[in-house]
Amino acid sequence: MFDQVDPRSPTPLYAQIANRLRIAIASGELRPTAPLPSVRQLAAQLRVNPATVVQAYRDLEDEGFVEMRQGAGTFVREVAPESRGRERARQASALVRKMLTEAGRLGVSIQELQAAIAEEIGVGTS
Amino acid sequence: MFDQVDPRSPTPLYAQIANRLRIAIASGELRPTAPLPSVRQLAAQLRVNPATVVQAYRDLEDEGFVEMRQGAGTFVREVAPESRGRERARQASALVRKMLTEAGRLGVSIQELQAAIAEEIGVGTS
DNA sequence: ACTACTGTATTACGACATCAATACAGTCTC
DNA sequence: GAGACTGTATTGATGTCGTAATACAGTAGT
Repeated sequence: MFDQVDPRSPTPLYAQIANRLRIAIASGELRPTAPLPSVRQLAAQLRVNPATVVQAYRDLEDEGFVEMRQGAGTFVREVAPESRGRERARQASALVRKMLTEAGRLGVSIQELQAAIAEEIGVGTS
Repeated sequence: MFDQVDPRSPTPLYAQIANRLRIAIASGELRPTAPLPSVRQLAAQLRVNPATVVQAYRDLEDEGFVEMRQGAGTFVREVAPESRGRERARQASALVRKMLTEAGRLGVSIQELQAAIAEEIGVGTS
């Protein structure tokens, strides 16, 4: 599932790992209850320190994607699709608010932002 | 114009200063060609090191908001409203792309994002 | 219970960002 | 051109983040 990771990237190693796993889980490639590779195993495979993998797993746990059980392993969390949808809606709102805050600081108006959204996403998307 | 700045805030001092000035300029409170307070003057007023103010001013200069002239002072830049609008449009696009990137990493779909945008901004805004 | 695997916690180190201190160089007014 | 103001450049102390090293604690199959 994993091939490599780039130490020279500005995105931290643990974030790269977490990102990959996040989309793997979100896309259904990794099914609920499925075990993730062990911390040491993945660390060896990526030639990275185990603690770095731990940090990635911990982030995913905080976000509700996985569950870490000491001595047993790390597993994709079983969640009702409904509550997962709600969670993603919450994250989406957080992202939008963050963008609005930054826009305010830069003096970018909501109208300009909406124009940019229409441009980047496409107007008639549904 | 300036009252205070919070050293305990997670946002760096120079960023706080730059933010305040940015919206002051963007809102027209500070007119083009108007002088900003001198580095030392503002530093003394905010009880901050002059170099911190310099960093804020330099950021604003990189963004095209102000112009620093050695020996003379720092002034709000005179720009054609048109090109300023284009600049803000560029920044708006950058903000949107950044949000889309993060959404992708979190496994949040564009649909969910659009729903959040409608919620936060309001659907029929124009 | 032993053994070999899991995750956990603590500590340390390097890189980088933030902020400060100080000396330097240009501009303006008189 | 003297003096008092501007911004500029260099250097260093401090804190935080990312990563690693190492020892600890729980789980599971035998």
